[in-house]
Amino acid sequence: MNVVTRFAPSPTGYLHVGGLRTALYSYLYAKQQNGTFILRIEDTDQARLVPGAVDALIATLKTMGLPPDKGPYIQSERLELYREHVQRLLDKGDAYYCFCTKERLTALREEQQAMKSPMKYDRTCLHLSKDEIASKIAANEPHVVRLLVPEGKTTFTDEIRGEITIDNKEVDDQVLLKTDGFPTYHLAVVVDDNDMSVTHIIRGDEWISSVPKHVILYNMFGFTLPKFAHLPLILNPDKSKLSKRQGDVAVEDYLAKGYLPETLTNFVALLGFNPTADREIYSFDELVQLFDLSKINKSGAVFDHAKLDWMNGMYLRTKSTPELIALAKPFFEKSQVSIDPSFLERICEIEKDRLVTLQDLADRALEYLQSIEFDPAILVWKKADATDAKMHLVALRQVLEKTPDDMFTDRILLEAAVKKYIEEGSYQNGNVLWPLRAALSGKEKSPNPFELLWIFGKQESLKRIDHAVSLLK
RNA sequence: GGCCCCAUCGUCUAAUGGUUAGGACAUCAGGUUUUCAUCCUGGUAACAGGGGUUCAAUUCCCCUUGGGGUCACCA
Repeated sequence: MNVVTRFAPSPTGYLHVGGLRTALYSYLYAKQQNGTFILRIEDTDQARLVPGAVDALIATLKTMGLPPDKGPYIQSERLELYREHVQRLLDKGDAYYCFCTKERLTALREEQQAMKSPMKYDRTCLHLSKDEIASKIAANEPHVVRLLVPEGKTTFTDEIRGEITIDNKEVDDQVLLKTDGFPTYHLAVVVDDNDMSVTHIIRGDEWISSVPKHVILYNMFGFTLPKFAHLPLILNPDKSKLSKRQGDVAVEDYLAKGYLPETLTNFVALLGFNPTADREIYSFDELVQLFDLSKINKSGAVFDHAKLDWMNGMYLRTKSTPELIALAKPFFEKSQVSIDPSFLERICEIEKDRLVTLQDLADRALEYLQSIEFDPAILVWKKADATDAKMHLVALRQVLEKTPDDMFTDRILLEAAVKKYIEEGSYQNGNVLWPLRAALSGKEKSPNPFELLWIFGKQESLKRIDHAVSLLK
């Protein structure tokens, strides 16, 4: 059997991280089985069309490394197919016309709610005669087509959860074809998955309660039932379904903040399972190889930003300086400041271990470009005083002044020069290094002074030392 | 509320009918160090509760509790 999986989002304009994981698992499974991964756009809700959404989605899938093998299939372009299928149901008596107005349905629902009875359609229109139906249709009365749910129970097997049985009494006579002639999700998903020979439906847990409707339809049409795998939900820290209210949910948002695509796929892949006992970092190829539907957890997983940050830092550190600069380019373009390439290279080299996101790199670089203002108190080491700090800065200025320019291209030589000064004077490291570092960075916390000298070069370094000396008066 | 699903450190997870219940993030303490970051070492921290089954249950079964999902002419 040739495996076919699909990702079937509605075009909302962005890719939800839950959607990312669904797409990823579907993709991984298809690739592992030498199967096909399909993209299908479920745009049957005319009220919620978002212009440009499909292109944006495809672009994001591509940057995430999940390009579909086939598609996109667009449901709104396949209306005839759904209508034909509805007609088949109508002819067999498995579906029926319903002319009830929204007002009546709302009233019915309110009544049922008040009575605390289950909220279901009351089948009023099921009892219409053929003539009544014909005349209403002839009169152009708005109508929908509903599924006639048979009595009994529906049992299906979920690849992750095992066997699930639901009494058909719980299943509403679902609308299949809407007033506007568009299908609902439930009809379209069944018709399309069958039409596209989908073998494995991998999707979020929130769909599990509507599987009976789908199974009923598969049986009515005589279609072969695919395998279902309902993924546990991705959760907010408070354990509710991951939502926009509690932070970013769009993959595009994370990319825009400077998280790497490989971080995101790796991280999200591990929300629900882990192929081994003692590892967190997996390449994409490893994920393809190690993915296992049967190992997926049943319970929801909280999206932990702290761990995401850690993982992105790990991935960032595996990048070479040129790679990092190329990746961060869009973030520099946002700030519209031009930076000398070799200056940027040095910053990158030094800041690499301190980054959480690519945005951080752009932010740091900008800071290095800015002239600094700071409280002179930070120039003084905790075990020394201002006089001492000033003395060393003045002396270091002289040392550095005499240092040949080309020595500033070598961190080791720079360090040797400063260390020599310390040694010759028998000073404490802190007495010398602290003021120098603070003078160069203007901060209490920063990279070490040798790295800073290297980043800034001779001219800017001397300038910053002069400035610090002037502050100490 | 009806129905469905779920339950291992704070979080993501591993494993098992008999283990000191493992790893990672976070956190704490130390080391390296002028500070930060990196790096290294170590620590705190979990089988929701109650019944069974069994020589033995975290593991199998049941109940309770807790959490979540779903109940649209949205997907």
